Amino acid sequence: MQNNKTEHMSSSPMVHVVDDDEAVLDSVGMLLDSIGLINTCYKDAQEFLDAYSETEFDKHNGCILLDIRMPFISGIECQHRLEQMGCRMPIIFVTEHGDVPTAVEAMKNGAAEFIQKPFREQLLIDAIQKALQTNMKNQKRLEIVNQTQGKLASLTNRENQILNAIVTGKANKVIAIELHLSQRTIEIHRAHVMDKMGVNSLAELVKVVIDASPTD
Amino acid sequence: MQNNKTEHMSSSPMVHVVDDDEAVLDSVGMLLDSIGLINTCYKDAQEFLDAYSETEFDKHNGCILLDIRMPFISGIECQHRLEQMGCRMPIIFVTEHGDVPTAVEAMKNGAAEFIQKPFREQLLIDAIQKALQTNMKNQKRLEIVNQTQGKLASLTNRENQILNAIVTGKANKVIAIELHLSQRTIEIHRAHVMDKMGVNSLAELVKVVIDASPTD
DNA sequence: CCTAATCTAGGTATAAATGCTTATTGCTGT
DNA sequence: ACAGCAATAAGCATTTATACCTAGATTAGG
Repeated sequence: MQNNKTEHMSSSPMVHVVDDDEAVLDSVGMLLDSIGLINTCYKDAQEFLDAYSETEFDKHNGCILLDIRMPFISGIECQHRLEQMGCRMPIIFVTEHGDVPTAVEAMKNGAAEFIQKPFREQLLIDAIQKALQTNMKNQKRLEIVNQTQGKLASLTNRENQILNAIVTGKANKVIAIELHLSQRTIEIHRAHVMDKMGVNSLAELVKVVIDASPTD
Repeated sequence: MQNNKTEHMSSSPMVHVVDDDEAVLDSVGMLLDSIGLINTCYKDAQEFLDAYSETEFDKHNGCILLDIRMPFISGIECQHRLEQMGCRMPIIFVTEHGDVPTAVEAMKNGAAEFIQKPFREQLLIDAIQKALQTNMKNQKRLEIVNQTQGKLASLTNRENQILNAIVTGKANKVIAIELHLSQRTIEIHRAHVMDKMGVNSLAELVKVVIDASPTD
């Protein structure tokens, strides 16, 4: 039961546009088309959330244009749900009825931008471009982290236990005593850990483990 | 010439209040006094910036309440200058004339909060308390990082060179070959590095170096 | 000029980690 | 019941790292 997801298809980024006003969807959609940005429009937040949860597209490569005032589910509420669903795509709020508290709330929740209508087209384009840019960088990081976590998941309990002792800086001898095991056994587990984690030195091991840990 | 700064005087946090309206300074000052928060008031940004640059107080323990609209230097401009001066204290904007773009700008620049007047007193107090809280955590981290960087600065050029090779995962033998030096010499430098960095194992060394590096 | 620091390196000894082989035990899924 | 994996552990050879000692060359500072 190995984790065998080599989903490395780095396709074009998708811009998801969520707005209850169809006129806005049309105009923004055309704007995006005109500069060659693949996009999908959703007429309400629920529609987008459904699409998102049902794996209909690359959940990582792209960004989201979100209206604030929408029926049923507001933009902020949608942002929260996406956060909970593990979505890491940058969110750009685009709204007509934006007040300061809402904007502050959105930004504190990690929004990439908060743009008020009417806006210069270039402003939106720049924001999108920047969002896609940062997203790409984040993704590269996340991919590495995910790979490492996959490897970590392939460790047995014992191996994991020994790994933690190793990165703590304990010598095999010490680990052996603490776990009431033969030093030889620790050495074997240690070798397995190095293998499975795909590293050639203790330094590398510590590094990959550190920057895949949540404390980052 | 050892770096001997053991400035560990963790005094009470200072709330710096910057507003051109003296009535506001008075009322906020009294509010802070009433809940036991040490505070200093400044009637314009320049006054605060001067005080900040002239080391008149602990530059790290506290937070800043900043008005947006002020003569000469705006709140946002002040935020930028503080950023450039290396100030890491959280900034809470408090303003009467707040528009969405300004709020978004402030938040993107890392503001902790953006509060519009008039506000409920508790709202400001909560914001301050939270800012001081997060600042304290950040400070603990920064202190450790600074200590490590002090140690790093005490390394000679060679030692630094060897350190980098070590955390890259290279064996002494390899380093010796690469630097056209005796393996013996590398071993000695390595031992000095371990001493100066105050660690007992390679794992510890890698960890302290990693999380004191700017890539964090 | 002399001292201190730095960089260099050899000797010797021990400790630790690595690689390779073999082997027993217990658990799990077919 | 049998195959496969995980965990345990011993032997043996080799490589690496450490610890402690001495010591020459160079350089920067007083």
